[in-house]
Amino acid sequence: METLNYTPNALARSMIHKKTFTIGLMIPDIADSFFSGNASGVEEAMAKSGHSVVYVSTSRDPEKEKRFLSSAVERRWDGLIVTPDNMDERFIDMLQKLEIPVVFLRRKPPKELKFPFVDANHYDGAAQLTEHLIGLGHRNIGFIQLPSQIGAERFEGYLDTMRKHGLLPLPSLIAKGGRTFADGRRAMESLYAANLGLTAVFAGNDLLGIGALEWLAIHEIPVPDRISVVGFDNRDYSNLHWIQLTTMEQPIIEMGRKAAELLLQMISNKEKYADSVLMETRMITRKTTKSVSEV
Amino acid sequence: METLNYTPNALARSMIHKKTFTIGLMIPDIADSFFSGNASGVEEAMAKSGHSVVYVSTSRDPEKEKRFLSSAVERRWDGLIVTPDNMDERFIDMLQKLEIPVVFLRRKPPKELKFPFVDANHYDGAAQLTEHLIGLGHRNIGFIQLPSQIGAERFEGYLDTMRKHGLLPLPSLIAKGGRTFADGRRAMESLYAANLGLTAVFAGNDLLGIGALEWLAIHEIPVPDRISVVGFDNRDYSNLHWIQLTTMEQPIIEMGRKAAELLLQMISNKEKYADSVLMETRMITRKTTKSVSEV
DNA sequence: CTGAAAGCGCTTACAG
DNA sequence: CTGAAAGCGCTTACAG
Repeated sequence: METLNYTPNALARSMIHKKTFTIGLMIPDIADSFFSGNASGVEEAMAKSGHSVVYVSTSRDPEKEKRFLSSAVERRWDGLIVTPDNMDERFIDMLQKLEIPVVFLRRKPPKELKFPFVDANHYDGAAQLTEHLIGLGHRNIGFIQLPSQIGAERFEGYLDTMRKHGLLPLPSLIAKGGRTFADGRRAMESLYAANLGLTAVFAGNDLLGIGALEWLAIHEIPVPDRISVVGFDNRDYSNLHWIQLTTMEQPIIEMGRKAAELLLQMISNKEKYADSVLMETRMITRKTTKSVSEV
Repeated sequence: METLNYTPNALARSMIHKKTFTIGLMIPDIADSFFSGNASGVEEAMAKSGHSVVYVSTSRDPEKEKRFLSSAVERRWDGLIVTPDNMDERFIDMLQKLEIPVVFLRRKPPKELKFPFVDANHYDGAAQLTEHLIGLGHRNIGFIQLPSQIGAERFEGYLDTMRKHGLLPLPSLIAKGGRTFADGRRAMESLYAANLGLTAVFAGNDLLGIGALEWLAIHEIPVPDRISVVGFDNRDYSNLHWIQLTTMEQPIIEMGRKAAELLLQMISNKEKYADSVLMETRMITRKTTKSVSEV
């Protein structure tokens, strides 16, 4: 004779089954549309299988990253999806002692850890974009660096492809970028000043690429007639009338979903490792690239 | 003599204290930068006080919204922050039966419910923007509607201000918008076709406003010389070189933080109601508005 | 097949 | 002050 709106206590049940049907998602910044896109995919897949997802937005703070791991064990979460930025010794150690499955999202785990990861193939994507530019006849192709592991992979793809074509880029062709439009403007300015024969610029991401386009527009340097520009990410505003940036699309939501599926599978099979997945990107050719011979 | 890495079981503790130190966050779409901005503020404030936050991205699905409430009671969350889109009878009924505090974020609760809410003052913001336009000498000011409760509040602010100045806007000055740049383009086209004397357009949000600017740019109609445009939200790309949109800034992250603080206070005081908070917006005047007398 | 007991891992109130 | 018992709300294994 219970009251009518009785609902079972999931906590009591969890204690017995030793399963909380809760997973933890650690990301640098939930307000960044990339990570929130990932989070959307994660939540979608987890909700389908009745799992709750707790997110922690670390702001890249090493302490908060570690606190996340402590919460995970205290609260007995069933698994973790992580995008860490500070993989110091203690963090790695904590991760190693975990007894639950972990998948890395948009980060590769350090060699000590054999966790699977899910990421886009930044190297290949950057190589394709570079091939595109070289195929258009460009030789002096500048690069605006994105300061992150992902940025480094894209840079490698660019470098290797340049070398493959015998184009050993001079240091003056490489500019440090950042995370804002303004960083793109500054980098474009320095590339333009340092390279007389510059005909194309590969920006580490769309933000930087759009910043570069801004600087070129302000200085009335025609794109793509004088300079071609490519970005990476395909932000929703990269297709605006004034921008029309040639770029590489990544399956953002799909990556989150994939990471969730991997984790779910590891949880149900009670295994700590699984195969990583590298997802392909897709080139979108718009109006910021043009054959150099037509100049 | 336990093994060295012993960690207390938070579940067992929760059962005794009847507190899970977990709150639920229900939002329409975590991939939308507005909601993810809110989520960032919520997480920040909750993490400080040792609370975990579970997010559910509903995609505006009525069933998923209800499932969220079921999870809340089964899993014994301590409180809820919700942004619901389908407040039907059953949803309201479930909310009423809840025994935990709830705060509404960016939505006003229906009259049956006395929960507090946190929102920006859309009405006032829209009124200010309209005053700005009227002060610049504009009379024929079109409006592009944003289809949501928030959009309706902005529309009211516009309407009341127009009326206050004896400007009863004709139906042809009102266009239906949507949620994308393309909707803004379409709405701008219809406003332009239907109003010969149109000199200004108030777009329900920046997305719509930028869409309008795109259409005007494509048709080489000078902004602000021929037509002034204002938006609402201040997206990060609204300040790009080609856009420079006059708009209203909302304290997005701050709103999430405020909602979290309200909820925390309700939880610790064990009360189900509290005072709502309406946050002020801030006008940012850029280059899409100009005095009509200068035309 | 039904029903009481034991146990998940803690905390709290109480007895010694 | 220390230590064993009871209890949070369930499930599972076992006795009747």
